Amino acid sequence: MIKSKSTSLDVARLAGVSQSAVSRVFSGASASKATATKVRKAADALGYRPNSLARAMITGKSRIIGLVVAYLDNQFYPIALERLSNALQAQGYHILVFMAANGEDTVIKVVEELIDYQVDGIITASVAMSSNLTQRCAVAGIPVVMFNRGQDGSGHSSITSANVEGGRKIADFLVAGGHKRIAHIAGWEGSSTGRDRRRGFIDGLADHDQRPIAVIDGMFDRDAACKATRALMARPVPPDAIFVGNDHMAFAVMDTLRQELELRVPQDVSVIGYDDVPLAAWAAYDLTTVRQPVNRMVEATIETILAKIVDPARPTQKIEIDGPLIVRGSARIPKGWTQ
Amino acid sequence: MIKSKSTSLDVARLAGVSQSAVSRVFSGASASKATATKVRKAADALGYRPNSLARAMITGKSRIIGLVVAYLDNQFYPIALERLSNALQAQGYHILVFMAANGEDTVIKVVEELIDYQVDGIITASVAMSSNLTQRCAVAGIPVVMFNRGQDGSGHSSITSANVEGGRKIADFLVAGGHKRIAHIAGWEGSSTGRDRRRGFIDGLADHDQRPIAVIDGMFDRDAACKATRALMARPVPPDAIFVGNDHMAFAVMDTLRQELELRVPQDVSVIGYDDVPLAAWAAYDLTTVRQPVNRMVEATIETILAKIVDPARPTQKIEIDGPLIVRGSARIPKGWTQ
DNA sequence: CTGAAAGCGCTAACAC
DNA sequence: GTGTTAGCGCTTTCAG
Repeated sequence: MIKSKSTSLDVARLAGVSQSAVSRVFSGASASKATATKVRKAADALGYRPNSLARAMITGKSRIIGLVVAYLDNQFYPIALERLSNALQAQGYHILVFMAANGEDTVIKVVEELIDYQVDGIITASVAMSSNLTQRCAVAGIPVVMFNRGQDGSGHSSITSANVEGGRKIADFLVAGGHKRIAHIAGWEGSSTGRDRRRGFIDGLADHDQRPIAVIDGMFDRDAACKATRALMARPVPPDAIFVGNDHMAFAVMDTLRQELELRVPQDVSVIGYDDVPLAAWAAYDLTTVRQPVNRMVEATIETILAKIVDPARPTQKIEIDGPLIVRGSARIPKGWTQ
Repeated sequence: MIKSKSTSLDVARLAGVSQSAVSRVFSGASASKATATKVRKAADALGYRPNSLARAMITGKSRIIGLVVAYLDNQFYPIALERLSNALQAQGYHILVFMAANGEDTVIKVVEELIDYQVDGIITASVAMSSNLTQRCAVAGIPVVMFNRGQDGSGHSSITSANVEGGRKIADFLVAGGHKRIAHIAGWEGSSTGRDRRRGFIDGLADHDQRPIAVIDGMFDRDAACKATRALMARPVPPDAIFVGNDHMAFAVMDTLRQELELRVPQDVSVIGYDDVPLAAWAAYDLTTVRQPVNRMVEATIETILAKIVDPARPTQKIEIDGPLIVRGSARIPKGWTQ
């Protein structure tokens, strides 16, 4: 029966070897089969496990990745977190989570604490970083990769889906569907994702000689999206289609349309979202949307950050991953639409 | 312009004091106003911040709490995680997240790694711990609190909602609504929450001289719940009401009922869930359910674990928090129902 | 109140 | 291969 925490020295004494021999066995350095067995046996007897903190201090590698995330109510993020955590775990890394409801101050505080913990890298999900902060991370030698948000000139790597393209795909689809009065409840104007989707969408409409009858910033927020929907439908000439900047808001738009305004989707109004979170596929919404390929985005994120941890000189990358339009039942399907 | 990471010794030299003086200033120990100012100034100039890992090693307190969670697709958990993280951050603690898809092996591995990181405490969300593991945590002196899951004789504290009572409330409501053929798609049989809700429900029905026409284990899983729904409705005498073990499954049940079987809820079948996740309130589902008061559960969890960190001798607690039945539109409302 | 000195538990040269 | 010897950056006695 094991009584209390033991150290490598305890193990060394029991095994009759030096303390460094124990260290070697556990850190995978060279050791003869004979000592390895002795050490393992002694360690098991004592319930010994190496102290990660001490190891981190010496090696300068904590094997902790800091994750800064703004909110978890949009299903896209918990899913990403789950995948990120699983993949990182498989590589022997762990995630220290920080919530940073958008607000420069919180982010600063959070990143400082992350630096204090000597994290090997930082992943930010839908959070922007000031250049001052960027500078701090650089000084601390901590690579940063931004997940689902780009920031030009930030000096950080970023992984996003092809948002501009995505916006275009939606414009094409809606126009092909014969819609003439198209509106857009956009993602937050302060985010690259929101801006890029909007830009692609407007450019795409322009290619067909159309322009949106209205564009409202939905702030990636449910309530704002509901309000925007009401405003849109109260216009003298209401839209016959709405592209909503992400699925999370699109659900709110559909709820408002169907429940409050008693309109049918897509017969009265077509609705399209962005993300393809699991909920979009559920029968209650059956939402047409552009898929952000979470798995591939997560893979790219991990690859990028781990590469930069191993080789800090590695240049910054901006990776964009293309995602398909997923056609479901919330928007009118153009005649003869195949792809 | 700051060039690279600096240590307390660098600060000490620049400030013209001893290294221990610097330590005192940053750890809040006694120091004269004069030295404090000198030290602060030098630290700012160098961009110095104390190394949390080194501090943790000395003090034996990492201020890291390990969180073990099985899945994040049920909205209840990300919300809890968000709240937990926020509250802990406010107290100067941080969360190291581990995913442990149910499976004893993963949990063991994960908890071992948590111990290696010298976490101050462990919170498990919907994850069970073997007595062997419990023993290990005890040896390492790490308090464990189980969130949303109880485990008798585990020696750990647990925070749950009043699941037995909740099950009863649902039975009362359904019977009052005049239902005569009530079925139950239960939460996973291997979980205390699933079992308690079922037991309360069955006991509650018995008080009205009824018994469920069928009980199927839905495993807290969407697909299993869909399958169970089909099986239930294919019976010669299908149910007129279904109590589903949590909201996450209830959504699947409603999707299957309405879309696939073309039945109306609640006119053809009443559906009741458990948890009251945000989605339950959205118009598309408008689900009647029992609320698990996340905020209060989180508060209790944090209070319990912090208290045990400060005073390890503190006795184990099993806290149950009562939650109300939230009446919405997915189940027939009994005539004259007030409360 | 402050500095000197002794480690926390471990890894990483360095000789043998 | 293996033991010996230095520390990693900090907190904490212990004198003064």
